[in-house]
Amino acid sequence: MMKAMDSSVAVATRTDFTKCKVAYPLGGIKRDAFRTKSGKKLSEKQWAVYDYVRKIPCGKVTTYKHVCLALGFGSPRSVGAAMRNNPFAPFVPCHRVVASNFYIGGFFGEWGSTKEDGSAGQQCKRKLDMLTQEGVTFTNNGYLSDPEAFIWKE
DNA sequence: ACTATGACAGTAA
DNA sequence: ATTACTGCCATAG
Repeated sequence: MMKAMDSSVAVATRTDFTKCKVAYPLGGIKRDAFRTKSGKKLSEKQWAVYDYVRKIPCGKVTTYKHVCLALGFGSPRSVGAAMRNNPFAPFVPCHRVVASNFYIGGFFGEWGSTKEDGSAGQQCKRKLDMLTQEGVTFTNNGYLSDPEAFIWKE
């Protein structure tokens, strides 16, 4: 068990995204400079979520539920809220987080919709494309095709 | 300080 | 498998 609350340090030693150009504050005072969409400072809990999600490797996905359990606080719903406010998308790979029942989940504020005609849920379609590009496949129903293979296991 | 609102999840029908 | 309803907890207003 690690003490997840102390998000000011941590994580950051992973190398998964070292080649990304986007600046992501790994900790300390620099994080105070970032604001949420509504102009508020990002909370420690939000940072904790971003730090965790950032570790999900390409080709794998996890669930909202798993994130809050791993962090040791919050709820799946609050995790979703953090994602929604994610100012680092798509650097923080929020597209690699799906619902607990392996449903595609949401993206950029839109939930679900697997309509193939694209009548709704354009953002989710995009999420689907990104994951497909990473090798993660879904059924035409909108559910993860092979959870055993694609769910990220630490 | 308080109420409303979600990128969820568990349960029941 | 899908819908409906309820608990959840962190933000937004």
